[in-house]
Amino acid sequence: MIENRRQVRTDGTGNADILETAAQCFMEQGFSATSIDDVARRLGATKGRIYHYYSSKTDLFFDVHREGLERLFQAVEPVMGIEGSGVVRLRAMLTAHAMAMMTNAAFEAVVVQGVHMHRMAATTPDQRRTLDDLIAIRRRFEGLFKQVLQEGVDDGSIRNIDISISAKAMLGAINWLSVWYRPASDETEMDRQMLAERIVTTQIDGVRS
Amino acid sequence: MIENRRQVRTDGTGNADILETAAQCFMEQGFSATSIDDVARRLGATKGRIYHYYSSKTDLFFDVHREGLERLFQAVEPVMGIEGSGVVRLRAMLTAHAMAMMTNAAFEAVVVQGVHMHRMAATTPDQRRTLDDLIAIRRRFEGLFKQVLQEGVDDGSIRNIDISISAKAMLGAINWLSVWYRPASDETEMDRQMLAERIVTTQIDGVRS
DNA sequence: CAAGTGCATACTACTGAGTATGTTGTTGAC
DNA sequence: GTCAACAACATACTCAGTAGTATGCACTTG
Repeated sequence: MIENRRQVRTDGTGNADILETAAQCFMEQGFSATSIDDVARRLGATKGRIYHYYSSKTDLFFDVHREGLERLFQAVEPVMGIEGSGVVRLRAMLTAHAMAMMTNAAFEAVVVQGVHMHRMAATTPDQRRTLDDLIAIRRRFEGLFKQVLQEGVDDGSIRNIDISISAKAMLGAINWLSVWYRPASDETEMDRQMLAERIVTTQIDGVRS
Repeated sequence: MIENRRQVRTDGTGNADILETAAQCFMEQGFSATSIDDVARRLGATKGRIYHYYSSKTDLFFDVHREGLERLFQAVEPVMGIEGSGVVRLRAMLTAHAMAMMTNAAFEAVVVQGVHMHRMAATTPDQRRTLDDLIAIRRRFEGLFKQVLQEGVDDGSIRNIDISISAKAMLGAINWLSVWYRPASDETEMDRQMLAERIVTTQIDGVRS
């Protein structure tokens, strides 16, 4: 477990705000186009505050990335163990994933950006390790879906397909939400739920027996 | 028709090289993280050459973007008019799209990046118009799929689904290729064809009657 | 041979990451 | 109750990188 946060505030008003604001900026402008001053300005603060908690812009990005991944796990893992055949559980997982993508749009946009950084020139060895760590976590996340896909094939509820490719395609359809989805101002939880169901239904019907 | 290229070389050795190299750089590092000097260095040249043809980095990016879109149209439009029901034509279009995403990985990665630039602070009014133009072209491209989806619903070969959402999900599954697909060194056209077929089959089975 | 093309070279002006240092509260030891 | 240490920032720098420009120079073309 590598720790890039210098400190974690106990009152939850410092670090969490930085993380949230950074996620917003990274979502809107991307990693490179976002300056630390941008984040600070939006926080109503200065660089000093950010560099007090994070030793570099990259570390800040990685921490947002990690938070985004954690939220995905928290959304998907609980529904993984529900009753039902493989296809039933897969549907619940995909729906939870889609909901998480919309609810935590900023953080998950950073996760998506992170995918492109695999080959990034992470300067320090520490950052390299952190990045590899994040990649491993994302692999584990993808693995959850592959596992349930396989269980579905085994119990006959899912067609005999190439699991690796199907997983990438299905997750792609959902992750693509971070590209085009922007919350409407008057949008309710129900609206998001409807949208998630529709996307997932199409994907599930594509693999169901 | 707004023209951002100052000149187009007739021998096809100047501009095309710049475009290709720029696409590579933009794919690997993204727009902001790519410097004009990066592109020039990779070309074995200097900034002078690039600024001779393009008046700004943004204009260069837009031209790569436009080329990427044109290649998508050239891949998809021809197969749109083949014989067959809606679902048959849709499958052919999606497959052509997937193949184009892999064959022109660099250019299409730029197209995907361009999606995020909708809200970009395009400085000059000229650039604003060019960007709006590109957005319109992309809308038209998405429209092709929606149209055939609708025709499929009408002729009964496709289930009665929400066309707009299904189109986004299906195209998302395919566009996601630009995130994870990297050509293997010993990869053949057949390998790509197989991959495309598998992704598309899952998507088609999700909407077929 | 004059005008323009196709670049390279050599600048400028600015942004932006990271640092060094100051300043104000807070906390715990005695 | 006080004082030293430290947390939580703000301020004021440095310096490398980078977009864009100005200019020079060989080579081609009408």
